[in-house]
Amino acid sequence: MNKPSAPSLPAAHFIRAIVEADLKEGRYATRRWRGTPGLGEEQARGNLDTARIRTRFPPEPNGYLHFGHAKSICLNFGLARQFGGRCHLRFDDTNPEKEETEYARSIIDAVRWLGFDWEDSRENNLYYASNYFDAMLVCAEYLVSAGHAYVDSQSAEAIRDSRGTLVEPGKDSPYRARSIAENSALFKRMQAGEFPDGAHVLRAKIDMASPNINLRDPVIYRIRHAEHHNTGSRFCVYPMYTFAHPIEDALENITHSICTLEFEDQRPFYDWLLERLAEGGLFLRPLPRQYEFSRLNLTYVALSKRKLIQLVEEGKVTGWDDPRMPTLVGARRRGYAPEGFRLLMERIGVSKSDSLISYSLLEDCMREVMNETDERRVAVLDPIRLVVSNYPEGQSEDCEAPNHPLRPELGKRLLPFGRELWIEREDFREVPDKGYHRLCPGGMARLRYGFIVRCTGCEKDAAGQVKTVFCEYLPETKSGTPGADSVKVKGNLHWLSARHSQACLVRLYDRLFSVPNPGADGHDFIEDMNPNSCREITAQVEAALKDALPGMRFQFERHGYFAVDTQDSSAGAPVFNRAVTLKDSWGKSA
RNA sequence: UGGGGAGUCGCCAAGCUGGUUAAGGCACCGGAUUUUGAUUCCGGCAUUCGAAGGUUCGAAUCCUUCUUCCCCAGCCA
Repeated sequence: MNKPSAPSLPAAHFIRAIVEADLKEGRYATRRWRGTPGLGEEQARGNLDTARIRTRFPPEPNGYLHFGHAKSICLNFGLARQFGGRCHLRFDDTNPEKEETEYARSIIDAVRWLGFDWEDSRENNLYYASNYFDAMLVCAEYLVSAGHAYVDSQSAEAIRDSRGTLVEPGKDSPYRARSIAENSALFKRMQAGEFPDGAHVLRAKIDMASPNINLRDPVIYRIRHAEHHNTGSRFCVYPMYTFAHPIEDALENITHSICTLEFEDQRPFYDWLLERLAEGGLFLRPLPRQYEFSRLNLTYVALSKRKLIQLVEEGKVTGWDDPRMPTLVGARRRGYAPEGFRLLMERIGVSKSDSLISYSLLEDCMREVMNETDERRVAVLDPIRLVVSNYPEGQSEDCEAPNHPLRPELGKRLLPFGRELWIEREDFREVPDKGYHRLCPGGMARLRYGFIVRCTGCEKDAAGQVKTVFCEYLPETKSGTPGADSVKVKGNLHWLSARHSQACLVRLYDRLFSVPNPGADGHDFIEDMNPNSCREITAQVEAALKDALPGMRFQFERHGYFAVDTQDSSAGAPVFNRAVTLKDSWGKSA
């Protein structure tokens, strides 16, 4: 009945098209690779590169990865996987003042969690840009020696002032005409630590009148007397991103350097630099090429680093791994599945147009993979009593429930039935709406895996709240027996034996923000936070769930997917996080 | 007002070397199955491609003009 869904082909997108075309014309077929990053002549001594393409995911280790990074990870590692290439994990740690090793560890975890790796029997493609500082200096010195770079001794302010504006050209620095010998000597002295921070910078000599501001003699090296987490105090000059990144790519034999749209204006410099260095014999052709795609934006989510930091620092969430955070550590703790992220990224595609993806698409992808994988369990989140008045007191019997209706091989478990049960408050209405087919006085419904019951009434407390619902069961209708279908009902309710169930803490998460575009048109995004993004309740769950281990996830039938919290659970007392609800076409709006 | 990008169904997104009934997914709407109002299944869903002109037998695809949105003036990445 359930036909296996046709294996979906990877959707076409412009980057895949570029890779396919490059492969077809053999653009990268002659590249040599000695097994580790290095300058051109070192690579030349290596064998033909067995990786048909090389991509890279190059985070700066100064924060936690979020959903946006997941798109880049899936793209880069996915491309390598699809086309028989390799994807490098590279920490872009060129700024000594910002990076921390704790973040690097977390990034490694996140990428692995998403299902990707950078090691095989031959290579371990985990790199640190800071290990390339020597090579970068070689490149910089070549630029100086070739007259393509000069030492500027203006202040930062003066450099800014002479850069011009969007509509006016910049002015040449008074130091722009320094001789090669003087530049060379000064750059050496910069490296030797003879000058304080900010005294000089090294700039590429391109064109102060370029309409592309990035080409107006960009700063490529600055003096920074700071301790670097990897190189310590060995260096006091550090390369800027714009200079370092193309070199990192070239050293690693990257073929396709994929980044987000805001780097488009940087591409001319990327090419300018690598061309110069290739002319100087530092790198071999073919050179890596940069391509840009649009970053991920999601409704009801804030993804900017600034905003995420604010949420954490102001205590609006419990931390970076708060299950409501759009970080990968948060997603993992919440119970989101890595396969769901991969599915999402495949579905949204890759393009250059600014997009805003509905959060519900992400939720849908999560549901889709969890439906396949997660075992079913019963939990009554808002319990009221159901008394089966014609069932003998003190008696109980087992009902068989499959662990997964689509996967019988996952087996069954036994659910005890008895006279006193828990059911959901919302599964009983004294006065039913039209179309309601759960319990109401005189109405019948099935207690899933058990019996059909006829509701006989209810009892309320002083406040008018229903406390107990009464019913009579139809003994011949037990699930799995010949009489099971003797009575037809539409309602199908989950329930738990009051004597056997287990109380436990459940956190019902909802979106962190209550509007699609938090902080739109300038107002404080904090004002848009959803006050009900986390509701803690005490639910009744089936006894076996008591021993669920941190990280395990289940579908609570008719409710959604819940994961055992990795921080707040203890042995015998799991805390469940709701990752996502089941779709519900009755009552609720999506 | 300089430069670089992008505007195809509610949300994504193919197609853009001119000729297809304008892919596909999600959402949505029907209908069938269903002991999760879930899943699955089947069917429907852009005479129209930001706008206006033009070229052509024929244009989302070529040309012109206009328009909207995004990015760039860190010794951040």
